[in-house]
Amino acid sequence: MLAEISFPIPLLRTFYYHLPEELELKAAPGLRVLAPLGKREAVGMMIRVLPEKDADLTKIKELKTISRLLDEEPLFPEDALALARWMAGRWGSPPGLCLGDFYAHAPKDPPAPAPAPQPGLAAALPELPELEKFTGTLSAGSAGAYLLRLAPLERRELVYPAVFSAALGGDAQGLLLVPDLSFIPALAAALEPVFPGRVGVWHARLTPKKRAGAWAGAFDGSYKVLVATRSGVFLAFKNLRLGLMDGEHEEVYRQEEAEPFYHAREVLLKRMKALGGQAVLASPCPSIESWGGAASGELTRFDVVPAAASGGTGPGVQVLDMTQYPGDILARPLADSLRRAVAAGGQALVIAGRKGYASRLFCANCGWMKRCQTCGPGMTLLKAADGAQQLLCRRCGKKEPKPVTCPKCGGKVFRDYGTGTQKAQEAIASLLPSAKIARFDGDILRGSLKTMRAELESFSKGEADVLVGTRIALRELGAPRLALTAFIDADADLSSADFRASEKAFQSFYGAWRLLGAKGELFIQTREAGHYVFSRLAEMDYPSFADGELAARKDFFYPPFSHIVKVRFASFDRRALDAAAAAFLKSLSFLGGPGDASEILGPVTPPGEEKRKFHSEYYLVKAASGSAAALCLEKARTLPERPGVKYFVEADPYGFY
DNA sequence: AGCACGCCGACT
DNA sequence: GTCGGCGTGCTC
Repeated sequence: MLAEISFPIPLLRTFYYHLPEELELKAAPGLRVLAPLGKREAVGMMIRVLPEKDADLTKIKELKTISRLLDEEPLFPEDALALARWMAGRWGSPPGLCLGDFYAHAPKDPPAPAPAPQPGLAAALPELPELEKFTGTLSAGSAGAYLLRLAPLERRELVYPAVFSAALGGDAQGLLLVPDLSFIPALAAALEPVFPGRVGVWHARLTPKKRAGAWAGAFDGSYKVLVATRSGVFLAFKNLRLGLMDGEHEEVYRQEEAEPFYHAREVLLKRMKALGGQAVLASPCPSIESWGGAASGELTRFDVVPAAASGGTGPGVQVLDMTQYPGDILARPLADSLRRAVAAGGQALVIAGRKGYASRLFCANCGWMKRCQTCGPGMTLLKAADGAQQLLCRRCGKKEPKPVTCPKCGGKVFRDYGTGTQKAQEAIASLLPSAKIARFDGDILRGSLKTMRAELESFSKGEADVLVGTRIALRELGAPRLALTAFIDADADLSSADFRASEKAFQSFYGAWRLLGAKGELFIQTREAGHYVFSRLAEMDYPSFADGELAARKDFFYPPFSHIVKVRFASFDRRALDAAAAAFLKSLSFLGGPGDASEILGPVTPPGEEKRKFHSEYYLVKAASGSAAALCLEKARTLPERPGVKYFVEADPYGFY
């Protein structure tokens, strides 16, 4: 007999091996094997057992033999093979890598059966009347997928323990996915009283020993709940019944840096469905995809609105039209409120668009803009402590001194555009000379963890009056009660051509708003005050906004109503590029038949690349169904190679321009 | 992805 | 003369 083996390598094919007679009875799909691969031994997974006559072995030089089986039983009670196959089609990654993510952390030797856990005494939970209907539904135990819309100030540390407690009877296990490592400790601590000694944590920075312990605890059922970041969606559980995703709208759930690409939200839904369990997507401002899922009935929506919070109107929102305050960094109403808030002993958070001083440097005379010579994009202006100015390329990190004269016209006067954290800090310092101002941006985040904690903590403790940061400060900041939050320049996000731009903008406004105390104020400075994002902002009425956004997505045939595939071609040879694009379009001729609303957009030349020697263009396919999208992906990925032409294929791209 | 082979530069 | 850079090719 033969065994067909999948390896976690970026190849599209599988491998045949001879299956020794003594293993024939034990062999089954879903078991890991150790097998010689090239000059080494590799761990793979058996996906099929077949008689030799069923395989085409003509092109194989040498049929090797399986070394040994690593498992007696499949690691997953559900069909991980089918899930991985679906992943591979959905995001166009090699199937072996997709499957590999499911067993990447499994130990080579089958873990010893765990001693029966000694359940401690579970503490009584505080009553949450607004949650009763939902927990009642979950405790009935039937399969289902839910969208849980949390109230803005809802304490997840109260809600989630109640949810898991209701859903996890008997030996049932739960998975709590969180967007960021920093959320794990508090949530694990909140679950601990409910499942004493049986709460595990999982994230990429675990030490090997802790990692092995967490993996085994999920696998053998000794952990009742695992609190995990994105990759936890692939953990093997003995009896996973509830998967809850916190902050489901967060983009970090999307794996885009390396193959296999996936979105943990979709994987979780698919997985819980395969298990016949329950999936809960939780967020105060759900993604429009999930909102659409609730509208179409794929998800059942529950709103958690505590009785106490439903009365008041909440903190106020002011959108400042910056065309009325030309040249100002801080518009008058914001400056006044800031001064008042700090004088009254309150704290303020100010969000600038970028780190550094300013995002662009222009010649005042001819408009020439400084670009990075190696990468192309405009360079950020930085100011050192001594006042010296420097330019920084944020893509390659190259630093250059500020030019003295314009290379184009010889002009000596420069203007900068866009307010970075440094410039905002400077403006606030001159407005409030005696205030203590802290800064928090990507530089600090990427620096030592210690400095970052120190900065944040000093602000939380009230040592600083104002925190100036970029967007990431919103996520890292715990739950302070602020008197004021402000966006210096909301336009950078809104003007992006990404169809998710408004959604993301609203979500970050919402994120800033929820940090405010009851009498707090949110300011948003924009030159596009008429933008529809702002129309629902005054009441912070997310459902209305999401309804409107969903309708717009439908009108323009964007997800969740279509599935997007982006294919980019790049070459120095114009004709070769055109030929590749033509072949691609031809392969898509199956699209657009009667009743198929699929569209192909393009070719689009990315801005700034029109006149270069190097050519690049892309197409966007808006496929009417998931299966059509998967077929497009496959066609694009299997296009014949052409000398000098590079292909970039992406399913469900975010932030395309 | 590993791992090996192979072909040019610079250093004991 | 060797060490070592990473381009290319293969893995049942």
